[in-house]
Amino acid sequence: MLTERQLLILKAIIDDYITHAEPVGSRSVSKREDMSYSPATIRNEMSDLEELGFLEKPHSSAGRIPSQKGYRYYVDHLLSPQKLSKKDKSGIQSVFQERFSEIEEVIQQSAKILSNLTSYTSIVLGPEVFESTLKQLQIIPISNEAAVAIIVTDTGHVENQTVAIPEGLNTHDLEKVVNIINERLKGVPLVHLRHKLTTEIGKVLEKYIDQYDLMLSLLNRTFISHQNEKVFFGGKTNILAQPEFHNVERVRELFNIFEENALISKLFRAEDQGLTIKIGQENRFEPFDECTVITATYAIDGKHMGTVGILGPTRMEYPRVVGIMDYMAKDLSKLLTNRYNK
Amino acid sequence: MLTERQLLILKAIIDDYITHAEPVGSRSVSKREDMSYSPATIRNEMSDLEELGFLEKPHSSAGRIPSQKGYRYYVDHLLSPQKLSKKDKSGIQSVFQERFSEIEEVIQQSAKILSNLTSYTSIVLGPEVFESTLKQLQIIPISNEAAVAIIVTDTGHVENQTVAIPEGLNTHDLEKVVNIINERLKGVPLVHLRHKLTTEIGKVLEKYIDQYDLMLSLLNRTFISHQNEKVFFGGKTNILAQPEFHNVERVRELFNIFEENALISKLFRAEDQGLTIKIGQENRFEPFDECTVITATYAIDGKHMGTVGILGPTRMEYPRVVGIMDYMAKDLSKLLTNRYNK
DNA sequence: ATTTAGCACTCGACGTAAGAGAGTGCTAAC
DNA sequence: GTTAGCACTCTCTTACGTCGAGTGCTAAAT
Repeated sequence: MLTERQLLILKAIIDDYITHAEPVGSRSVSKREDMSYSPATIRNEMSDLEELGFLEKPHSSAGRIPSQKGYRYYVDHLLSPQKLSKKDKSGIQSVFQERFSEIEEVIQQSAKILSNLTSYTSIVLGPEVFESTLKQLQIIPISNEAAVAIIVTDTGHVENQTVAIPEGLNTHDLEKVVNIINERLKGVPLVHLRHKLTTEIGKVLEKYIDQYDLMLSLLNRTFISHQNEKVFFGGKTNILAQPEFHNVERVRELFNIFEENALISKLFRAEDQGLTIKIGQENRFEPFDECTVITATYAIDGKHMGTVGILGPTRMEYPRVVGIMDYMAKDLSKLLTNRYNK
Repeated sequence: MLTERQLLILKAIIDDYITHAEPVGSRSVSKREDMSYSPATIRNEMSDLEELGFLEKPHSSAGRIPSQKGYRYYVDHLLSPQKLSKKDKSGIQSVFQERFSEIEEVIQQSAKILSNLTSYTSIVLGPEVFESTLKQLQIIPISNEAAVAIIVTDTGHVENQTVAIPEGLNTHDLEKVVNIINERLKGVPLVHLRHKLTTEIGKVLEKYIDQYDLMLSLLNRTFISHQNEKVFFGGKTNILAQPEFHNVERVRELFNIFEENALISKLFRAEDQGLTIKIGQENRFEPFDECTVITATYAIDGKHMGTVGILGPTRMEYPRVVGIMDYMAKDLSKLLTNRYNK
């Protein structure tokens, strides 16, 4: 268990390192306003903190930097989220209230605000599709061989996919089927569509439609793979301003990762409701060993929808970011609930 | 006018610099197989070429590097496009033939191939919307206040936009209007839609519809601003492997530019049909002063559609890239014409 | 028993100097 | 016209010395 004084010193060192990105020496800690001990005393405590694993030394004659364990302790016990300034709050509000827009635009905007406010990179996972339900299906033939299938969800989101028309399919029947689907499957979550196709309305279709097999194969392809979440970035290049990324090889690696939506989605998907902080190796992903990922979930009317996330160096301005994220997630939830849940 | 020998030497130097990215000295030029002159002779010629502005020296005791003028001359007079290897060709073909897909997927794939083959960054501008025409319009109310407008084009592309429903608008009328539009404006290029709305069918609408003004405002918003081209990237990070970008500040600048689709679109939009090469400052854009942009246009059935482009260092493998681009643009045109022009 | 002053020591950062190496430009010989 | 030879130039690398921030230990002060 750490003593009161150790806590004070640990917090001082981390706060200092967060802002200056340089190893913190005993002298500069001692000089702080709320610090009434001499450098020598601090040195002794620092030595202890190092032995306990909360601090480390880049080399023997440098100051200390927080270890991953140090950050973890800081986050768990010493962190007090910063209240947002009125300016920040009104900044968020104003962007949201700008105009009526599709849910994805709102999300995209959120990512942008988040990165602007934090000056880190923000990553927002769009509403998870399995929560949204079918509003309307359209299949529009483009040529003799292809058609565009359009799915509109209750949130106003539009998915579209080009599908080949199986040879010999009667387009008249296709229309009929689309109508049946629109009548009977409205309100069904997208992820269940494929399943319902065979269970719920399978019999109906078989009765009305000659080429049931052909039709099914077409519809299956229409409903396939809408499970991939959209990923929205804000301030992709913000993180390059951090000294941690002053080497092009790393940058390259990072941006390659950014291109892999599936990976990003996996890394940022929140496991729990609420705010999560993953520091360094807690991300279980080697290129992020010196990064912290903070995620928060947003919801529509209490139903979990997606995740807003921030990627920054482990040396992140935790108080500020946590404050912002918290506010943001709640505000976003409120907004989305108001707009799309009536 | 340059002598035969000067041409030979200029070409040798540029070829060498392109592959090794280091100033080329007289000795290494002299050692080339096809070079039968001593370093001293070469030095004299190099000196002349420098005076003529085709070469420059990073410093007085280094070898020469090509100047922008040097590259320009090389490209205009010395360049012989590389024939693609069978492997490369079949690589391209196989990706294209993979499966039936929407035009945008084809374009995206093209960008990917292009960057893989060249190991530079590729940027492909999607089909310009003004060429594509209306296939079908749908307006689907989502709530009492909002609707999704969906425009399907003849190429199978889907545009969608959320619009607010003006207060007091009769949704029954809306349906009627959509029907009228689908009957009368099918085949009209998207960019003309707004115009036709008031001219062609204005009178019809006025006759049938009470709230003509409200309706018009909604439709206007539906048809607005589809002129922004989509931009597809391939190998965004490829260019970071170039020594020219071994400094993070530059990388940051570049990636910021990448985020600005409008700017990219402007920079890469081809002015003429066919292949264009812009070297360094010819791009008229300071961050690209040490980059070359090569663009080629693709077409459907002869109608200009969009641009494929490559961004690399001025020290680019011109023969290879030009060969690839040429093949690619033609192949893409052929493919698109076959698929979407029947 | 704590705390602190003092001091030797460590180690990276920075600046300077020396040497190597690649390349040039000029001159004179071929 | 071409080329060998050579002095010269400039960068790059390495080595070395110095500076300064910071530590850890010891002994004195509280």
